[in-house]
Formats: sequence, structure tokens, C-alpha cells
Amino acid sequence: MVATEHILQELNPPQREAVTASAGPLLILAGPGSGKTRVIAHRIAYLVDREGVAPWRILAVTFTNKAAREMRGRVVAHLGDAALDVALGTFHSVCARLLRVEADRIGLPRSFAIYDDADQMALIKRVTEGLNIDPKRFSERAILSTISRAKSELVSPRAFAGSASDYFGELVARSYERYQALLEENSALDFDDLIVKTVEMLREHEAIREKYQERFLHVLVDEFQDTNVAQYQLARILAARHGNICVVGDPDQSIYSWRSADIRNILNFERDFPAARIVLLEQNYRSTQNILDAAHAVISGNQQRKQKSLWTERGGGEPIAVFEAYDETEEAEFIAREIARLLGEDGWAHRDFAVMYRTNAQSRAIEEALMRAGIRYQLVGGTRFYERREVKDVLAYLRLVHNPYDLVGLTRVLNVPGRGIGAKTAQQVERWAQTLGVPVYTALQILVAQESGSQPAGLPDAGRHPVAARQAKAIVEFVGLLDELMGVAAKNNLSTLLDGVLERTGYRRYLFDEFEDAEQRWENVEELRNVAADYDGLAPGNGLVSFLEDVALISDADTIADEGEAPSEGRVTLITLHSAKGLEYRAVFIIAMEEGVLPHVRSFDDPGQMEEERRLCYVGMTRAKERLYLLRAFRRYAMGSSQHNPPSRFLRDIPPQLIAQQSAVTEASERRYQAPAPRIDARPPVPEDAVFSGGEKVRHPRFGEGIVVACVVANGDQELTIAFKGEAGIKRLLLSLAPLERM
DNA sequence: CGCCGTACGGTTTTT
DNA sequence: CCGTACGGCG
Repeated sequence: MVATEHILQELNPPQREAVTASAGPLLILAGPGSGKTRVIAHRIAYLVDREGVAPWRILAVTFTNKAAREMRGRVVAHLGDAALDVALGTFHSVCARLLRVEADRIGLPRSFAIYDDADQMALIKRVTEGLNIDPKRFSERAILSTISRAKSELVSPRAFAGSASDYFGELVARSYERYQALLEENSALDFDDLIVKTVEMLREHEAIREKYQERFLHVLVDEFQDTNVAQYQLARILAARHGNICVVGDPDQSIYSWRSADIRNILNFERDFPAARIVLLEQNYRSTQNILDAAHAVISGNQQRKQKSLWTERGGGEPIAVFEAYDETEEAEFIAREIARLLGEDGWAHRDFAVMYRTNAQSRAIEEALMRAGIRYQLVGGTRFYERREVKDVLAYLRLVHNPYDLVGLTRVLNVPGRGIGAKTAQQVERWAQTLGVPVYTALQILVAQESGSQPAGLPDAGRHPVAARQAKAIVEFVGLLDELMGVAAKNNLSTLLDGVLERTGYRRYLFDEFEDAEQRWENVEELRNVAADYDGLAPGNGLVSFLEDVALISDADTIADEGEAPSEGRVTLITLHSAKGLEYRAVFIIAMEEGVLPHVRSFDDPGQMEEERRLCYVGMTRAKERLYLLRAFRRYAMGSSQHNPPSRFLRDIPPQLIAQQSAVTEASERRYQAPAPRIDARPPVPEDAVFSGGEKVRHPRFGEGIVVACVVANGDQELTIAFKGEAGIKRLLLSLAPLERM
């Protein structure tokens, strides 16, 4: 508690202002590395410690669950266990909790399922099928993303239909309505619904609204530039009673507009709260001046932005290293070598390094190189654990036990492991359910009743089911299996339930019968069981609910190993630029600085999206504390074939004097592609006849025949990277010293 | 009706 | 290169 005073001493004046601003709306515009996480944590501590606010009356919303955990850790460090009562989480997790608590009062099934991207896709497929929409003319993904955008802007199906002006709009309007109906039938909410339903709840139920408005004396929102309209409205409603809303963001780091994040929220905030106090945090505590200058040069290319001054006391630092490799293998090998080299120096640990890329698929080459070099790494995201088939199967059973109306889960495992209920039968049942106007699970129950010759109370009187005898028998068994598992769930902890699922379905045997890589898959199932065991302390029903909720709302950034691992245990981080937001590393490698990758080809025809690519690059660059490496490859393999990408426009925006060594890998080949990249002026002359270029065959007296894969011009010499055919492998040689012969 | 083989198409980012 | 869609066989 006494800590507060000396904490305030450590802060610079704007930070102190942000922490101690007493009441009312507050907008903090924070540059990268300005210590904003620290400031929010301090502010929470300050409110409790100095202003006497009860911790449970503070709501702080972060972007990822990991950020929430980190925030909680910081606040607990200041306040002790009292801080555990602060309401902390992502918008989605906070909403899920509120909806679960209020479910009965607002007529929402308490056991609603949460649908992720893949589940939504499965649902929208049914919608377009039902509406006879040709997926070749109108992609399901486009329809879904239009629906999602409407929901993030709090546009109801009815309102959307009213404003639809073209044919596509009509189709989406019809799909939207049907999609929502289907979600309801499944007792499911998608990610957007979590927010939308919460806003609706607060708008329509006065008692509930007043309860929470009264409770939350202070509302704080981090990463405000990445909130969508619905999320902003939610924060506004919650803060309306007391008017204490503090939002923190950086327009230059807005990288989620494709997920309907709306940068205009920042402008609207100033409009909605004219009395808002605005604090600028412009001092950077993270990066060296060179890194900051380079990043600034890149972000300055955006037209739509407010100029901002960023400064640091950290001095010049190392120049930015730009490396041009022959292909992605060499790019990766350069990184592995550089990391190995720095690890050999004093004070560097694995966790000091991160390799960042635009798309998940790019991690592959890096992984291979690090593996070959024996460098430990952790891959963030990629083929995510919870997206693996075997994990999804087991989860689907758990979801069904929790909510048997979940049609997506049901169709997933109806015939997994195979029990003779094929697609045809599933379709028959679904059609039948539709004509009866009941959920598929209810139809299955009726079928079971009919098979046993009875008609239990509470189920609609229906015509005879359309399923053939053999398949009907299999369905009876399947429904029996679910019943049995629900019985297990009611009385046992989560891992017992999961064991029950595996045992009764014979899932292990199924894996080993059907898959080559069954070992690996079974390991994943066991890993899932380990996670589930963490919930065994909870009451039977609660364990399952919390587990499913956490699984649905977990993000890949949440899986990053926390600090606290022994230094020797650290790992190099491989991460997408998007996921890297909010993180920092001593050394950062950004790969594939190429036109078409970063900026991504999909942004070429839209200036707005191009600006977002630039911000993405800026986010990546500003993750670096001490060293920043920007890499590109002359050729890159993607989807089987090789392609050539010109250097990224963002590279050209960086002043040459900030760049250490301009590596020139494939000059000769490069010229053929007329790449106009600016070169460092003071490049020392190299004797013309001595210049080797990529692809040339050479002979070395000791290493034998090889191919030049890269050459770097430096200090009047050339450093050649040569792949030799024999034992020697890949070597780096100086032109002036190596007795090389052109072949 | 279900299962297994081959051809083809589509590929950003994620709470 | 990977997963899905379709066609023939048991």
C-alpha cells in the first residue's frame, strides 16, 4: 500500500497524470513502448489505494487473456490478494460470464455453446444450402464476414434487410436471419453474439443494466484502437452511470479492421465525451533511437494519421540489419546463425529472440532451420491445438454432453468413430427435423422413442421417421451413448467424464485403426485430458462449463510461455505480426519483407488496407528493444512453386543511414527483375571480374563443387554463402581469402 | 448406403 | 502442399 508513493516517483509527468487523473472520461493515446500496461496497472492500484475504490467495482478489459493475467499479476503485486476481485478479462470472456450469470433472467439457455470460426462456417453452409445460394457465385466466407460485420456494428437482421440495396445484400439479409435462427435452435452464440447479446441485455433489462452500471465505478479499456462498435457501446453503457471510463490506445497500432475493429471509436470518444481528458504518452522506454526512427519512417508513409513525436533516452543503438537471402531456406539459416552467434555472447538467452511473419505458413522454414541448428523455439498459433481433428472430436462429445442441441458438434461426431450413420442418413434426419420444426437432437429422441414403440410425453407427435432400420438402430445406440455420458457428467469430475467419452466411444482404437500418425494424435488427446484435469476441483457441472468456455475463448497469444521459466529454459518465439502486438523482445527478425507478403497481396487494391499493412509492419518493428533484422528472399516457395517478390516498399522507406549492411545477394538476377531498391551510396567498389552472383557454380580446392546462394558486399570485399555438394555443406567465405574458381 | 480412392481448388491476419 | 469434393466399388 505504501508502495504507491514511490511508484508515482518513478513515472514521468504524463504517465503520472494518466495514473492519478481523478474521475471522468480519460483518453490515453500511448505510443509503442510507452509503458501503457504499467500505467493501467498503476491506475487500478491508485484507484484502490488512494481513492478508496473497492476492487470488485473496477472493470478492466484487455485484448487477450494473457494480457489480463499479466495485468492481474501487476495489480496483485501492488495491492496483494485484494486485487483478485478486480473484474479483468477480454470483452468476450467478460460478456460470456455476464450472460451465464443472467441467462435465466433474459431467457437464454444456461448451457449455451460458444461457436468459433469453424463452427460458424459449418452453420453458414447449412444456411446457404437451405436458401439455394450457389457457393461458387457467392462465397460462404464473404456472406459470413458480412453478417459478422453487421453484428459488430449492432445491426440486427431486420435492420440489415431494410438497408440491403443490391442482390448480394438481399442474399446476406436472408442468410443473416436464417443464421441467427439456426444459432438459437442450437442454443449457441458465436463470438459476435457474446457482445451483441450482452449489449441487448443491458439495453432491454433495466434492472440488470442498473445493477452493473452501479457496480462498475471505473471502466478501463486497453487496446482501444482495436475495439469494434459493439464493444465500444458496451463499455459506454457500463460506464454511463458513473462516467469514469478510461480508454488506452494507439491509432498507429490498429491492425484488426478486418475483424471490424473501428478506429473511429477514438474520434467518437472525443465526441461522446467532450469533457474527456487526453493524455499523450510519447516517451518510448523500449527501443533504441535507430529502431524508433526506422519505425517512424515507415509509419509516416500513412496519409490517414496524426503526426506524433516519439522519443527515447536510449541512444542510437545498433543499426537496422537488412539481409537479402536467396530463398526462404537461406533466410531462415541466417536467422539461426545469428541467434546462435548472439547466444554465444554474454547475456543473451533464447527468450530474447522473436521471429515474426505475416502469415502462419511462413513459420515452417524457420522451424526447420532452428531445429537443424538445435535452437529451442516455441511456435505461437499456427495449426492451433484446439483446431486439431482429434481434439475437436473429443471436445464435440463434451460439448454435446453439455448442450445436445449443438448441431455442429452433433454432426461432427454422429459417425465418428464410424458407426454406420453416413452423410445420407444425417441429411434425412436433418430434413425430417426441419419439417417437424424441432432441433435435430429432439428429432433423434423421437426416432429413439419410435424405435422402442413408445411415445414419451413432451415430444411432438410426428410421422414415422425416414431412416432405414440398420441406421436407425445405430442412432438409437448413439443417443443411448449420449444419455449415458450425460449421466456420468452429472456425478463426476471433468477428467472422469473425458475418460468416459474415450472409453465408451473406443476413440483410441479408432485413432490407431484409421490414422498413420495415431501416436501423435493420441498424445494430443492425452494433452487435452491433462488440461481437463485442471478443472477437476470444480463441481461436476461447473467444471464442464468453465472448461468449454475457456477452450472457446482461449487465443494463441495466451499460450505463450510465461516468464518465470528458468533462464536456460527460454525459447525463441515464432509468431505472426498480429499476435506479436503488446509483446517485446531484445532482438526481432521480421521475415519476407516483400511486396505481396508484407504488404500482403490482398491489400494491393485498397489504400485503406495498405495503410493497415504499414501499421502491421510498424507494430512488428516496434517490438524490438535492441536489435531489429529485416529480411527478404530473392525467391520464395509458396504453394509448391517458386516466386519472385520485389523488396517491400516499407524497406525503401527506411533512411539508408539507419541500415547497417546492405546485403546484396543476387545482384545479377536482381537486375533482370529491374528492382529499383535504393542502395547505400558509400558502397565500396568491388573488382568487376571478382563478383560472383547467386546461382553460379564454383570450385574450392578443399570443399569441392558448390553453388553460390548468396553474396554480401561489405568493406570492399564480398562474403559468399556457398552450398557445397560434398560433406562441407553450406559455408560462408570471404572472396578475398577463399581460393575460388568459377566453373 | 457407406467407404475409399483420385482430382481439383484455394490459400491473411484471430477474440 | 493440404483439405475437401466427387465418383466408383463393396
